Order: sequence, then structure tokens, then C-alpha cells
Amino acid sequence: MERGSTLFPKPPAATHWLSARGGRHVATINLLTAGPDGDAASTRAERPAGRVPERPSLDGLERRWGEVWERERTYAFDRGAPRERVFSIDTPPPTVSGSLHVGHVFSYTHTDAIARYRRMRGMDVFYPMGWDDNGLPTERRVQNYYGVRCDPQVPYDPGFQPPAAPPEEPLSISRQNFVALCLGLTESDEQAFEDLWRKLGLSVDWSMTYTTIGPDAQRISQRSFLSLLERGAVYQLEAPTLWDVDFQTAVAQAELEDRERPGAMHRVRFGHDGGGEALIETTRPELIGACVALLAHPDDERHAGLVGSQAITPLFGTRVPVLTHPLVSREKGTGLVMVCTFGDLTDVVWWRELGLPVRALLGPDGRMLPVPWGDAGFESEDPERARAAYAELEGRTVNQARRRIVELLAESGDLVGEPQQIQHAVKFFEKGERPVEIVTSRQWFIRTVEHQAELIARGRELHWHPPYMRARFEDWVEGLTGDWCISRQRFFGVPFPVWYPIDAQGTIRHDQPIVPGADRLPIDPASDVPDGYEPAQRGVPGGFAGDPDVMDTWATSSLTPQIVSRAGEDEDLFARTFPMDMRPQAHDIIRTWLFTTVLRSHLDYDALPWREAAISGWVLDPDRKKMSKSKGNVVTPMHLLEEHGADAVRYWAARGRPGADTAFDAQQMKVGRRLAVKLLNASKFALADLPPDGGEASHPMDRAMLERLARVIEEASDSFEDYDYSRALQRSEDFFWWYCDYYLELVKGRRYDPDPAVSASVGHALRLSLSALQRLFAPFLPFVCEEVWSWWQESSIHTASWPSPQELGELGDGAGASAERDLALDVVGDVLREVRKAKSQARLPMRAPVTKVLVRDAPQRLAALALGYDDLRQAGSIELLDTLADEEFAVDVELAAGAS
RNA sequence: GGGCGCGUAGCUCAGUGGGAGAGCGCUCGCUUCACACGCGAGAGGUCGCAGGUUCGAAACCCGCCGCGCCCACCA
Repeated sequence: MERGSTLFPKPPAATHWLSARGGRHVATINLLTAGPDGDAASTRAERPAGRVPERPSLDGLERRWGEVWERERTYAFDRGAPRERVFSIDTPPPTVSGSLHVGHVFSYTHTDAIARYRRMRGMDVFYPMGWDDNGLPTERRVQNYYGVRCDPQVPYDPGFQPPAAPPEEPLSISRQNFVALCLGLTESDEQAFEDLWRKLGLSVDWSMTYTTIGPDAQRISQRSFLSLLERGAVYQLEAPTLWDVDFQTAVAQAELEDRERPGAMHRVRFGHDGGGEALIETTRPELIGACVALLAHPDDERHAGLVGSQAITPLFGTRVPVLTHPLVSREKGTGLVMVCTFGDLTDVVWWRELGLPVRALLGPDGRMLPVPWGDAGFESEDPERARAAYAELEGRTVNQARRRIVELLAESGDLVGEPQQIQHAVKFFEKGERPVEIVTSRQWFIRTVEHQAELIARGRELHWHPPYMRARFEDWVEGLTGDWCISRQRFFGVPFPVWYPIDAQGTIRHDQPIVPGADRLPIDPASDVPDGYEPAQRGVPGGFAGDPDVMDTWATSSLTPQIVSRAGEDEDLFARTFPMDMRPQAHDIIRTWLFTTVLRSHLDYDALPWREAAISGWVLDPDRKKMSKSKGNVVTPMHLLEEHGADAVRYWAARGRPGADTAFDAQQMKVGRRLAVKLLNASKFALADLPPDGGEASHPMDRAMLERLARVIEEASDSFEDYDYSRALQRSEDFFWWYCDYYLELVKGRRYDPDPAVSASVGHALRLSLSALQRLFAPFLPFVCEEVWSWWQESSIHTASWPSPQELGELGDGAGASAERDLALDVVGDVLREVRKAKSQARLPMRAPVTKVLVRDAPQRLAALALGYDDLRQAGSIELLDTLADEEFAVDVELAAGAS
């Protein structure tokens, strides 16, 4: 056996043959030293050098190669690489306080396949992992885990230790202590997540992780906020805001979801200053006291007589005008609608457009506020009665108040008929338990609506994979009705870096925010003091007050491209990585994460944050419903990986087309495992007793196989370029099974032929094909591919170059000859199938000898068959192979005597 | 109500103008010197329905039906 030469004596000039990672990378692929007797293979995995194992196995591959990759820093990012060689990925930071489920495994595998492909193309892949630890999910988890509750009024306790077991009554602790617990708990969560990702084989550079609550993320968030503030792109306003009454915080439009809930429609009689009555229908009778107008459609003649007059609310005796608005539906209810401050978002529109007063009854805790009725407060025709009625509601929750007021209305005779039970969609905060309410409060908003057209244009600039996902983005942008509310009345988040002066009267001057210098960031206005003030001046007249709120989690995660590329922190890295190349994410957060990231980058850099958006689908239950948390927790990802192996789970994931929701299917994982085992065995077979390399594929059958493989490489590459990893896998896999079942069987005779002149062509073709196949599968099955590669190669397959058609050699000697060779593979396969069928039907083993085979076929096909004549005879154990020109393809098989 | 996607074998899906396919499952057979975690063979389909374009449609166009998702509505 020759030694020391290489598969590719003349590496093509293309840069993708060269390492993206400097000296750690081997530029060429060493082939001829392979085989069980070879000595060149390394001891990277504590294996006797250069050995193909007797019984190859998948057992232990994950641990073994995971350690090697870590030790050799296989996936390390070389930050010296020029921008054009960098492929930067804006990885979604998973929420650490939830648990990872199969949906994460699914979509992160897609990203990893693309990352590995790009790396093999010679790109320096910038692929950091982040953890989204900031925000409500962590707060909730800490509250439950330790049995504590954050109370900003409680002073900081430097010696605080959480109770050993959660007490029955939640323990009130300071914000600083609470945040410390959040940080501690997320740290252990993050380690568990990292372990899982490593086990799955994500090719992440683990030296570059980030968190959305870390100081860098805080500094970058605050810096961006201050920049927006300076430019007037962010403002604060006291206004009706979507509000979650359990978390007691503002929420954003994007965080709402509809839930079907039973409800009741009540027909209620209002009085009227003309002496008549006005009937309305409402699902929220508890807000009758908050009614500020009745509305009809301008063209609705039924109520034309009422318009312009005054109606009088039942129970409370408040006079409200009857007005018109085009948004009123004539078909719904009585055609007359009650406007309250505020029952739903449409009320806000009516209130704003018609200039109606505010009469708010609902507090931030979701209970009916104490309000004065009569002279000192809400007006009423009969203040005594109003006070008495409202006393029945005050302090009650929405549901309690609703039940009570229905009784009151029934007693007073103002409820017309029985309430109709209905099923209707109600808006919820996606993490909330009770419907959102609308509460007036002071909040920060980023100007969004005025940029709608520009954002649509950004969406068209972005390359979407699959392309139809852009429609979701455009639908969302076009449907925006208000600016983005980014403030939250919570604790574990990035604080707004703003203080306010308190004037001599003790009023907080929100209109005169005090901002810190850039060099002070990140700051927490709850503990830091603005320049020119003393700590003792906090909260006193003439002093200052810190902004009490934190940013919405999306207000930070919308900056992940800036965070990972370290905008404003490391200009060199930023220039090499931003705008980024790719954003992978699932389709359900296009309206949140994708949208807000585009918005922030547009506002801060007047640019897209990335070129490509690769959108993945969801994992569905076998019954095609979205995988629920409860079910996801039954089959934890770690269990899956342990049961089936990482490569097998990755195989299932990679079979899911980009953007397509995919059913959870353990059966597919078994198929993936089979593919991995097949790769082991086929590699073992090809590499053991490998014949000498003749330097070219001189035999037409070998050449035809390589030509097919060249087309597969081309298709897989094109698919990957289009971010269609699943197609790349499918093409490679289809070829591979054909290669095992037909090609490897057909060439057995020649490869074991003692005459090197006969075996050398197979020797060459096996090296080329096996090398290319192993690399084609490497993005999908990184563990088994690294294993089989290590049997005959020195460095990692994952830093080897992606296969190219050119490396298979100059195959072309005329299109006609090539077409005939390809036809030969088909015809030989057709005949072999007939021979196998005859043996199968005769219940004979496949090696059973065949006395004679007569192939009838078109002359052209018979001519092609001649190219594979010997291989076919050998593979079918055929003694005599004859052909006869005929119009129909037919094969007569004569089995050895006594066989059937 | 608007939009997007999907509908092909029992299941999961590939197939975008000219032979209806793969894997799994099922049936039968074979321990063949890479692999029994294997190999070979077989059964199984009016390609959702209806119309149109075309010499020719699973594919292109129109309509309808069904499923899923997103958005809007929410009195």
C-alpha cells in the first residue's frame, strides 16, 4: 500500500480547502494511510491508531467525541477572520426557567446542521449560545422555588439566606435579594441546558455564552435605550395600557393571545332623558359604572332618535351622551353599545377619538377601586343609590363584581331577560391566568407605528426561508395599532437608566428625566445615584427618584445581534460579525422576537440585523396538536437522547422541512439510528482490506457511481445554500442506501481480485465515495461521522472541507459515454432485482448459484449492460449471462438444478 | 372576515408537465465472507372533490371541501 500521498494531490485553488481556523486545521484529507494496518490515524479518542474496529458500535460515541471536540476546541471561533469569511448566527437564547423540550431540540438541530455546513465550506462560524434568564418566567420560578415574593419597599438584607423549604406564606424580600436569588437559580439552569446542548452535539463555541440579564446585555440595552431617548424614538406617557392583573404589569400587544372562554351576554336597560329607554348588550356589566357614552352606527336609523340625547346608567344614575361612531356594528346586540373606561381595546379607540372622559373603576390588582360617588366624585342623578350599589362591588374582583351586579340589575328590573351563555375569545397575556384589563398608567413606548412602511421594506429586504413566512411579518406590521410598550412593573429585568427630579412640592418631574453618563452603564436607578445628588436625597422634595420599572424581556432580546457581536463594547468584533448572516427561529415568534429585532436594528443602525431568516416549525404531537408542555415533559429531551442517541434524534429533526410543523416520531429516530449503524458498517466494509488506489476510476461502473455522487453533492450543496437542510439530507440518504445495496455489492468481485490492475479502480472509487459520503452526513450525524472519519483521517471531519463534485476527479469523457454508464447502473440494477426476486421466490439464499440468465431488452440498454457485465455476474452468482434484443424488458432466470 | 400553509400507500413524507415513489408498519423468504441494529422479495394508492388549460396534469389555472396556523373581530 502506498503511504503518504493524499486523496487530493492538487488541492483546488478554492479557499474552502483551507482552514478557517489557522493551525489547528488540516488542509487536505489523508486517505491512503488508512485501513486496519495504517498507522496514521490519531489517538484523538484513545483508540489504537488507525484501526477499524472489529465490531463498530454507536455506544459511547457522544461522550468520547464530545470530550475531543472540547479539548481540541473544534468549534472555536477565530476572531481574526475577516468579515467575508465569517458566518454569524444569531442563536435564539432559550428561556432558562422553562425546561427545554423536544421543540428546542428540533429547531436547534436545524441551525446546527447549517452551522456545520458553513464551517465545512471554510467559513469561520460565529455561533454563540445565549440564555434568556431575564423576565417573568424566572421571577415566577424563584417565587415558587424559594417561597418568596419581591417587595421593593423591603430594605436590602446583606445576610439574607432563602428559607430551607418554601414557607406557607410567601416571604417578602427586597428587590436586591430577590434579584440575587434569580441570578443564582438561573446559573444552575443554564448549566443543565448547556449539558443538553453538548449531548445533542451543537457545534457552539462554549467560550462565548451570554445571558440577557448579564452586565453586557444590560449595558447594551441601556445604551440603546438612551440613544433612542436622545433621538425622541422612545417616550413615556400616562395612558390606558394593556395590563395583567396577576403580575400587575403592563404587557405588549405582541404578548397577547386569544383564549376561548365561556361568558354571558346581558341585555341591560338604560334610562333616557326623553323618558324612554335604551337597550344595550354587554358581557361586562360590572363596568356599567365606568360607562362614559352609548354609541350607535351613524347610519343606524333605529337609534337615530336617541343620538344627541343623554342616557342614564342603571343603578348609578350617571348621564352619558348617545353618540355615533363608524366602528359600531349594527348587527351585534341591539346596535347600541356601551363605552366604558375601559372594557376592551375598542373602548380605547372610542374614548380617544370621541374625546370622552375617564371614569375608571378597575384597579391594577384587578379589583373594583374605591371611588367617590356624588358631589365629590362620579356624577349621579341619585348619589345615595349609586353609593349603595357601588358599595356592593367595591373591592371585589371582576368576576365577583359581575355576579353581584347581575343580581342587582335583576332586582332593579334593569336586566332584560336571562343572560345568554356564550363562548367567546378573550384576550390574555400569554403567560397570564386572567384576562388582560386596560389600566391607565405611566409607561415607556418605542415609536413603532410611524415606521410601518419602512419595516415592511426591511421585511422584503430580508431573505426568508421558507419565503412564505414573510407574510406573517407583513400581516403583523400592517396590523399594528399602537407603539410598543417596553416598560414592565417587575423586578428581574434591565432597569430603565433614568432618574427624575423631585420638585419642592414633592412632585416627581417625569418630564425632566436625568440620564447617566455612558461610562456609568449599566446602572440601577433604584440603588445608584445620579451625578450631583447624594443618596440621602432619594425620594425627598428637592431630591430625585429612580424610574421603578424594568424593560420588557423582548426589549432586551430584540438586541441579541448587538449583544453577541458586542456593539459598543468591542468594535473589532462588531465589524466582523454585524449585521449578522442568519437568524434561526420558530414561526410563532415572528411577531415578537423577529419583528422587534428588525425594529431595533432599523432604529439604531438603519440596517437589517441579519441577511437571512431561517424559520423552523413546531413539533406536534402524533395527533397533530401542538406539543403541550405536559407531554413535552413526559418525554424529556435528555431521555430521548439517551434512548435513541443524539445522531438519531438529530436525524428525525433534520427530516423536518424548514418552516413545517413536524410530528414527534420516535420511529424516525430508529430510522436515524439505523442510518448511523449503516454508516459504521459500510465504512468498516469499505476501509477494511482496502485495495490499492489506482489513481483513477477507470472502470465504467465506478465512474458511473462517482458521477451520480457528484450530482448528489451538487444537489445537497444547492439545498444547503438555500437553507434546505432536509433536502440535503434526503438526497444524500437516498444515494447512500443505493450505494450500499447495489454499488457495494456489485464491486465485491473486483475489489477482492488479487490483480491490482483489476482492483485499483474500485480502490480509488471507494476512497473518494466514502470520504464524500461521510462528509455529506457530517452536519446531521456529527458523532458517527467523526467516528468513521477517525478510522482513516487525522483531524476532525467537522473542520474538513465540504465535498465538491470536482474532487471526484475529471470524470467527463463525453456526455454520451456518461449517459451510457448511468444507464448501465440502471439496467444492471434491474436485472439484479429480477435475479434476487427469482431466488427469493425459490426460497434460496442470495448467494445461490444461477446457471443461466437471459436478459431481453432494447439494444441500447443491452449495450449499456455490457459495461457492468462482470460485476453483474459476480453479484448475482450467475454462471452464464446472455442477452437478446427485444422490445420488452424481461429476464429469464435458470437456477441451479435442485434449487426450486 | 382576511392571509399563509397543508391534503399523495395504514403511518411519516418525497415528487412542480410525460414511468405513482421512499422509509416505517405489514406478509413471505434468506444467518450471503460490512451490517440480523441486517439482506432480499411482495402486497398495499380513483395523488381531497369538481371543472379548465394541454397531445399529455399528482404537479399549472379556477372553484369547492377538509385540516392547521397567523391576523382581525370580541359590545
